[in-house]
Amino acid sequence: MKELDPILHSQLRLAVMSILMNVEEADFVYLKEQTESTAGNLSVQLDKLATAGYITVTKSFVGKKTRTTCQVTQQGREAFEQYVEALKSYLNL
Amino acid sequence: MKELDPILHSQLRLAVMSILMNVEEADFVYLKEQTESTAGNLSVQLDKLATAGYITVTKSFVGKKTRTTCQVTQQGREAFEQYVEALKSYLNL
DNA sequence: AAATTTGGTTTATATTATAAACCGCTTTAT
DNA sequence: ATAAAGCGGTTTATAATATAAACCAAATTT
Repeated sequence: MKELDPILHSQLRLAVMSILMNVEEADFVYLKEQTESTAGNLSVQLDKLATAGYITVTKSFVGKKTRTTCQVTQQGREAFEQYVEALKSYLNL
Repeated sequence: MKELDPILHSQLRLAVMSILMNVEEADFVYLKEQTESTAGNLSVQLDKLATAGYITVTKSFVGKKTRTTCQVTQQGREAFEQYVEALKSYLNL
């Protein structure tokens, strides 16, 4: 049985990665809405993904307001693809 | 985003269910070998699956030795199928 | 008959996920 | 101008989970 990457095997982190795989970038507010998560939880999970090198997090200003945008990295893409392959062996897909 | 059933969203429990979905029944020793888990961990996770009603656990004797066999229940099958469907929406399958 | 193995269970510990509390800045209302 | 409320988060405390270590009874081997 293949290992399931524990960084990806978490509902919220997987949801975030799933969104980021289909989009150039997404900001904190958008991710929070789509995943229906609390800000605190999202913040922690984004950190973990960033620390793992799976996403980059960039802070900028839009007018006077801060904006935190996220992008998946190449490493993140590869990890996601691998995770999907590993899962398939569990799900009989 | 769909919920991912937390009882199934666990590597070891998912592995066990995955095995049981493809086989009439499987015993403790076999599951332990296939999943490469420790006995303690397996015991706990089988309990959780049983408590959730996803599997039945039956103890019997083979000669003088005890044997613990597991089978997936109808409820377990349905939960597994649903879990797969939910996951698909995350994985773009 | 002592030591080892088998087939587990129980309990303690480490890890993870989640929510609650907080913080600085901005906008709105008074 | 100032208090109150809102936005965009982060930090920290707590609850839940997974995992391994310790243990146990019966059977087998030496």
